[in-house]
Amino acid sequence: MTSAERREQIIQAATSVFGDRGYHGTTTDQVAKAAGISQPYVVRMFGTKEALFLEVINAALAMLLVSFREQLAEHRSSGEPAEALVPKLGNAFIDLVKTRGLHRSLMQGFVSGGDPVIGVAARRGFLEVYAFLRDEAGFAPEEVQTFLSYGMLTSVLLCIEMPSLFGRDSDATELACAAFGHKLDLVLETMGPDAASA
Amino acid sequence: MTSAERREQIIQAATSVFGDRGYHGTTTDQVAKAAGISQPYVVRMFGTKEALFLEVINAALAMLLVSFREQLAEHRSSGEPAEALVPKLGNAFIDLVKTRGLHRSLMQGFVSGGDPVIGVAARRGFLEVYAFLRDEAGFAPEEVQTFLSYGMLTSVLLCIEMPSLFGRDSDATELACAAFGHKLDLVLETMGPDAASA
DNA sequence: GATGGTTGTAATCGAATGATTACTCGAACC
DNA sequence: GGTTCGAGTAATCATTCGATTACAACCATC
Repeated sequence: MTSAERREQIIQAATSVFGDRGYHGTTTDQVAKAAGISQPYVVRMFGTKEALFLEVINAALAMLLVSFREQLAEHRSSGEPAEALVPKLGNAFIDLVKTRGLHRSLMQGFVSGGDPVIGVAARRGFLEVYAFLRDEAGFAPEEVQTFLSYGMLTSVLLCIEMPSLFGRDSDATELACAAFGHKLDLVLETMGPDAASA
Repeated sequence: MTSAERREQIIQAATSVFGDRGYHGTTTDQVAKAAGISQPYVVRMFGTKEALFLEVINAALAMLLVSFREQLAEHRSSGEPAEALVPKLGNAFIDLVKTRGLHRSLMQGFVSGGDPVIGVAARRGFLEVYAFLRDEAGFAPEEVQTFLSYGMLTSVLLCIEMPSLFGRDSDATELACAAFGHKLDLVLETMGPDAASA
């Protein structure tokens, strides 16, 4: 396998593991095992655990923005009214659960915002999404705030695995229905009560 | 000092440190130093680091609910219209920045939701707030969702220390103004560009 | 069939960390 | 004035983990 392919594979495995256990809670050996390789190789490929984590965060943000820009392009060529864009981007955001650990790794990056290195990347990444929504998607600042708010609730619900209580706690069920809407089935496939959890 | 006082002091110190560095990223020695005592005493007082973290999370949730119930009682006795309650609770939530690390420790608990022990506490705590807003405060489910969303955005912005860019990045400034409103000054006191970020 | 570059691993090291043990100090109490 | 008990610490232990080093296997290409 070429080192570029290996790199991609490690980042994917690391996204899942970092999403589950956070930056400090993840060992390079866990990432290595998830990628099916040896621990020293992970370290040598990225230099340090911190560098790997930054790559995971940046890759997640890049996927997010690619997905958003796709939706924006589709929307522009469809001639639909402006307000149809919001749910499209919202659905695209939830669709990212298909990339296991993406939302959760991003949140892990955000809560590590106190770290001098990770914090800079987290703030820059967050502001990049903010600027996209306002400047490219054309949202008003209050619309951006609202959109980001719902995104953060979605992400937190995924972090605490609220969907695992679906059908077993009425409040959790109600909240999951409200937050994930008609994307609920997709979410339950990954995080539902029956989903094999890792 | 009595052990009860010491306990309270350790929880306060731990809230600050766990908020900064997360569950796995925090050492019991850091908590001990922040509380001005020795590391073994921290461990013996709470048994394990995990037990201490759970106490921190539960104490934070308790403070949050006490504060919300105060606002609710005030609101009820004031005879103001129902919609005046939302900003009151929102302001009360931001006011909790006075308890250093509270928002951030809660978020650290949420992103550790994959942990078999912490996860249960995180989900239970989140649902407790949900139930309060819907059943005690009388919010409709969609109102609860919106309120929680804004709360999560607020918390994430605090986690990534976005206010530290206030006045130095125009997007960050705009976002902080929108998210913190007239509580901005209070937030900047703790997390602003000039605040000593101990 | 040597040579060199690339992919990959086994072995290991040093530092950090949660926890345990054994101890000190001081005050209340009989 | 000895004794007990709660508050608190110094010393230390066993693990864990990120990182380093040295080495093995493969595969071009001359």
